[in-house]
Order: sequence, then C-alpha cells, then structure tokens
Amino acid sequence: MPSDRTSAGDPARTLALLWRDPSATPRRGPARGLTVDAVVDAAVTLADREGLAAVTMRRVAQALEVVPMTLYTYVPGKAELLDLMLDAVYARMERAASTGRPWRTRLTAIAGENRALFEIHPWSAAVSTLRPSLGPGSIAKYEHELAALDGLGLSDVEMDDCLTHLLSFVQANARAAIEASAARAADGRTDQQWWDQAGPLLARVLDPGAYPLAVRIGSAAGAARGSAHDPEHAFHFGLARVLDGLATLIERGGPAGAGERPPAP
Amino acid sequence: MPSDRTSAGDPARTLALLWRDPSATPRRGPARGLTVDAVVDAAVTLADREGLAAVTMRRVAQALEVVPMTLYTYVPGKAELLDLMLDAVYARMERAASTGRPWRTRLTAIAGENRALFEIHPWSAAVSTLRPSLGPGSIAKYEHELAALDGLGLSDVEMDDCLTHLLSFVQANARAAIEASAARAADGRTDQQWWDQAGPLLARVLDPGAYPLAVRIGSAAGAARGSAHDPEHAFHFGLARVLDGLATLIERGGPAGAGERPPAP
DNA sequence: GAAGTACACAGTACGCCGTACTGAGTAAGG
DNA sequence: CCTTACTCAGTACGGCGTACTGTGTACTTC
Repeated sequence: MPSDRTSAGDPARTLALLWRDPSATPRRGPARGLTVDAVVDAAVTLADREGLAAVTMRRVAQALEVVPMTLYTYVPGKAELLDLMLDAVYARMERAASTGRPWRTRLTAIAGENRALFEIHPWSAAVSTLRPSLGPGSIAKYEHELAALDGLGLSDVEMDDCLTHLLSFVQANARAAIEASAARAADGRTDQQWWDQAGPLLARVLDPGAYPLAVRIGSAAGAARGSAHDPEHAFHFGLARVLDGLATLIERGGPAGAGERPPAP
Repeated sequence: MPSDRTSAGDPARTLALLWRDPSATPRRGPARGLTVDAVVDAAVTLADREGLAAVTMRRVAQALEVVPMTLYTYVPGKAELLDLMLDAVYARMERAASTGRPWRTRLTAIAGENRALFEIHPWSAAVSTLRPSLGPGSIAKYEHELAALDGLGLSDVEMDDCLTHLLSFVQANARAAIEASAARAADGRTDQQWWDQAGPLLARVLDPGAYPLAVRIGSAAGAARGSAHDPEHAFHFGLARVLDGLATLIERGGPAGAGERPPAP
C-alpha cells in the first residue's frame, strides 16, 4: 500500500476516532500508555520536521518510544492516521472573523489562512483525501469558510462551488511551491546553479527556430524571477485572477459591489 | 526514496536521455536487448493499466522479461524514468491548431487537451515534477500552448503567468477527479453507499446548530451531485471562472474582445 | 588476429516500508 | 476469583529502490 492516502477503512471507526467518541475507547485491560492525540501529535511533529515521507509507523512509534505495532491499538492503520493528522491541523487553523468587510477582503483572508496552513504544514498539501474526512476540524473550517461567502446572493450549490474553486487554487499553488523547494533541497543546487548547468546543454540540443515562443517566453519568465517558477508571484497573480473570476458570478446583474447583502441570521 | 518524484540526478544525463542524444548511447560491449523507448513504453502502459503505484522497477522489468537491474543500464533510476514517461505522453498529445479563433475558444481547447491527457494517463496528474523536464515533448507542448496566448497584448511574463494559471487549474481538477475515482475503486462502496453509512453516524455526533452553514450547504451540494464532489461540474464551473479571471487582464482598457491582435510573425 | 576494455545482463543483498500474527502479561466485569 | 478483553512486544512476510559482484560478449586498439 502506498503511503499518502486517507480513508481506507471502516467509516464508523474513522468517524468515532475523528470525533474522539469516548464509547469507542476500550473499557477493560491494562491502562493505555498513550492517547490518540499523542500519536497524532507525534506524527504531525514528525511530518512538520521531516516531511510526509518520514511519517512511517516505525518512525512515529520510535518518537513515542513504543514498538511499531503498538500504534495499531490506537489507530486502525496509516490512512486513518493521516486523516487524523489533517483534521488536527485544520482544527488549529487561525480563523479571523471578517464579517462586514467586502467580499474580496474576506476571500483573500480565507486564501491566506489556507496558504498559511500549507506553509506551516507543507505535508498537508500533499495528502490526497480520497473521501472528505468530516472530522471536527474540517467541519469547523468549512463552516468558517462558507461564512465568507454568505450573503452574496449565491445559491447554496454556488457557494460550495466557489469555495472549492478558491481552495483548489490555493492548494495547487502550495503544491507547486513545495515541489519547487523540495527540488532545491533534494540536490544541493540552487535554481541558478541548476540552470547554469542545464541551460547550455539545452541550447545545444534545442533548435530555437523550431520553438520561438517557448524559448522567448521561457527565458523571459525565467529571467524575471531568477528561476523557472516563482510560487510567491504565482500566488498573487493567481489569486487576483480567481477573485476576478468569481466576481462575474457574485456581481452579476449590477455594478461592482452589488449583490452584497447582510448574511442570513 | 519515495516513488513519484522526477529529476533526481545529473541534469546532463537526464537531458541527453530526454532528447535521445545518440552520443550518449554506449559504443562497445554486447548488443543491447532493449531500447530506452521500449522501457518508457512499458512503464507508460503499466501506469495506464494499473496506476502509478504499479510502476516499480521490478514490474517494468517483468513486463520486458528482464531482470530488474537491467533497467539501470537504460535509465539512471526511477525518477528519470518518470521524467521520460511524462515527456513521452506530452509528445503524443493532440495539438489542434486554433489560430484565428477567439481567445476563449483557444484557451478552452488548451484546457481540454490537458484534461484529455489526464483522462488517458491519470497517473500523469499525480507525478510531481520537481524541476521542469525540458524534453522535446514538454517543449513542444509549451510552444503550442503559448501560441494560444499570443497576440493578446500580454507581456512575455504575463503569457507565462496565464498559462501556468490555466494549467494549474486543469491539473488540480484532474487530481481531484482521480482521487475521487480512486476512492470509489479502493473500497467497493459507491459514494451513495458511503454516505448512507457515514451520514447517520455523522448526524449522531455533529451538532447542526453549531455548524448551520456547513450542514445546509454540504447537504445541498451533496444532493445536487449525488456525491461529495463532482469533478465534471467542478471543471466546467472552474474553467468559466478561470477564463473570466484572465479576461480582466486580456481585455483591460477596452470593451470585450479588445486586445486581440494578430500573432507576431 | 590477439589483447584489452567497456559494456549488458543476472543474481544476491541491504535497509526500508505497512502490517498480519503470536504470545505474554494486566486489569476490569461477572 | 476467574474469565475475558485488552495492551504491548516481537517476529515475520512480501513488497520497494538500488548498490554491488560476477560472467560473458563485442568493439577498439595494437
């Protein structure tokens, strides 16, 4: 089984774990040496420090000074552990109230909060959530983020669409940023060094007449940013485009600023 | 080392491989039983049929009726093999000429071509490209896609920004679609069955008063699509938003349709 | 043509992974 | 008190990428 997927097993067991259902903890036998939270915290700390690849059952167990198989009495498997890790960091996200401010400001804040999540916990952008985890953290996050889209005259389904679109952009951007910095870390080379090495080789093999746009735009973009991809710039550029794109939906049927109404009570 | 990363080693060797530099193939010793293309094709076929996780050096070797270590005389390692796989499918993408048509039509075509790529080769959306691969396939792809953005009055850097934004959206959407269908395949349950099982459990643990928006919007969105996430709908919704977002850049300083000029000679 | 060398390919081995299974000891329920 | 349910340790299995070793082949050079 690969290592970075969530939600493999029994939904009932997973939900009970996510919500820390006390009726799901055993009533007999020897006292437990750990808690689910301790396991999750250890895994999160490990992932923060050494990346998702370092989160193996063996390493988490080692951090807790316990034998690997012991973890399986707290958590059904690694997929569920990842579910719990995600929900834990969702729960701890900062959620600034932004009621009363313009919708662009509100959505910019949501984007920023999610971007901050991926900066603090880069691994969380890489986890693939097969089914939504539906833990207390993700529900609270969803509620908070929907509030930023409330009262804009959108239908229920459109609110979900817009939020999905915005978050999907932020996650894609974060993934690109993480991959770029992982590349820098993997080999010692900086982007500059890498290009200095690859550039001349590429020039020898690539016919500039055959790919005029690629050569011109590629080198212009590379020169403007000192590297092949600048996630910081891509974020601000992309967020502006996303908000403009949502604007045509939100401000339809009226001049800029229309459609804004007080949120439902 | 994890399994789904590209570009680990020497850029010179990788570039020579990508461009099939004949001076890089050995001149002495016994005749080679395989070719780089044969190895790459076997890997792509395997990935298409059984997913990226099935692409192991052992499985690829098995498909070629060869011992695993033999592959290492064709390819420095698995990361480079993934680079070659990506470039190969890029090279084979359909590239419909769309000069002369409106920019929205052109960009919709680009999005569609990339979406088709991810449908035919779902694994290609999951590969994380640490550095751009710069093979003949990806350069040709880049050139073709830039052509769709040429003549719109964008600066060189803006052309790259817009393309990155568009492709990033398509890839994010494809990843979501693939994850959703992987979830369906992983356990036998359909989305409906999963919700039938998880829904009541969630209702028991979740206070609807505490999360009014989440409950209302979540169930509205779920009901509208018969599942938690409908990638088909998200694609059309998202693409419309992306194009609207790019429009404010492309059509700035004039009415709709302005900014369009014939491409540079 | 002989010698030397560069190479292809097979095989074995190492250190990782997730986790199934076994067995010993412990604390609560009846 | 005894039975039962549990925790935790240990071992083991089948997978992974790939380093290393050995054998035989075909080209290059003399």
